[in-house]
Amino acid sequence: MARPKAQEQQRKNLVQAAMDAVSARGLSGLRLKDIAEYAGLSIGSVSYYYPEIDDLLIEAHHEATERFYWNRMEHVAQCDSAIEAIQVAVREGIPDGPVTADVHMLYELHTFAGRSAAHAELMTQLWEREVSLYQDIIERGIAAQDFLTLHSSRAIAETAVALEDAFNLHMVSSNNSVTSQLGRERLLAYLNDVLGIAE
Amino acid sequence: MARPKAQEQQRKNLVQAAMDAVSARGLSGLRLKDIAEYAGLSIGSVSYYYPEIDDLLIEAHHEATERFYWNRMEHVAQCDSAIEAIQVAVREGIPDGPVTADVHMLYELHTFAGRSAAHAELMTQLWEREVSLYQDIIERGIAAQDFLTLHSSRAIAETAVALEDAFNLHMVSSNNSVTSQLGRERLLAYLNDVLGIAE
DNA sequence: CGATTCTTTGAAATACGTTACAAAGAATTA
DNA sequence: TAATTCTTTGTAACGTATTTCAAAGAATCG
Repeated sequence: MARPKAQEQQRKNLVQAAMDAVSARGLSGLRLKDIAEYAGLSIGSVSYYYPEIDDLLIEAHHEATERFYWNRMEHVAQCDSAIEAIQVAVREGIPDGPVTADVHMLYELHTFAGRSAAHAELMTQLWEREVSLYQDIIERGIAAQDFLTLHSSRAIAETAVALEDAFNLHMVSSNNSVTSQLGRERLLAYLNDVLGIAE
Repeated sequence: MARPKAQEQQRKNLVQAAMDAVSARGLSGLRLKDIAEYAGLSIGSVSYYYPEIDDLLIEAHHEATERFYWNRMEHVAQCDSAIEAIQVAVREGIPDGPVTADVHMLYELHTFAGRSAAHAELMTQLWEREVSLYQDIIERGIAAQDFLTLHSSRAIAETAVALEDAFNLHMVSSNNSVTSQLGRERLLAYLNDVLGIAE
């Protein structure tokens, strides 16, 4: 027995570096060198921890979904009412200002997922979780008689998550006609209508 | 004077090949070789027509947006009523079955656009056109008293296009919880609600 | 300190893709 | 047919990114 393994720190470091690198260069332009630089390590060290870069990308994808979901979950859970929770969910679902590296990476990975079962599964899981998050809020609001709707909570939740994704995607695409403010307005207008919330 | 230039045919061939190649391999894995194979040419010939592959990608992007838009435009124009036009727009906006190469490429290019002004402009232009397409149908329906709504036609159109994009994106991502049928249902439900169409 | 194991590095070997280009092939006109 | 120009190909030269690995550095224990 001698020096013990302590790889957790560097692995976390590398996961964040992968997010930064993908966000900055895109999946197309991604190089080992970029990840190494963001991590403050040499290329050799990156290979030491992740001989297969795909494994690192999958871990980074996993981490990004966890962060995105739990962060919102936490904030939503702290709300006193469903009406407030909806507003918080929307605000965090379509972030303001420059998109953070983890969120940016999620959109970079969308098309990649079509060619990788592992990424596709993570995509599906995140979708399901986000739908559940909205669905829970909606049902809470219905129970409290804050909301009144003719549609299933599931259908409304799916539509809301789809709207979030589209507006975030267009932000990542530098679509000049779309801003986070516009996206939030459209999403809130939809929810107000369909949930019978007075404006 | 001798052999005349006749590059149109091969250029079109290469544009289609680029769509197929991007659709099959993604932007990340794209190689000159792939484009050459889909075009039935050698790598040298691809370079002969497009010394810069970026130029080919921009042309392919341009062509994809033209096809996608004009094809819908044509079908929508043939409809007798706004109600029918809405249904046609939705059916063509969220295509059934496996996504065609041109549509698939459009989604591959979304994140790429964030790093290329030329692609970003094409993205913005397609968004604007699609919004206009919906907006025109909506105003036609309002004029004919088929639709009744409290929102601006522009806001509704933006929301509709966003929903299309999101569901198509998730189809491209192999999200197992999303099908084209689901996407159409959600989009139609939204439009029925907001336009006051009886179901 | 000395032995052991983990970590990091840089460089060599390797793999892969693009660019440049000479040469052959094809179409057109005189 | 000969001359001319366009088209296509294959390959050599080149550039760049990944893989491999030996060696040095760092941490821990006896």
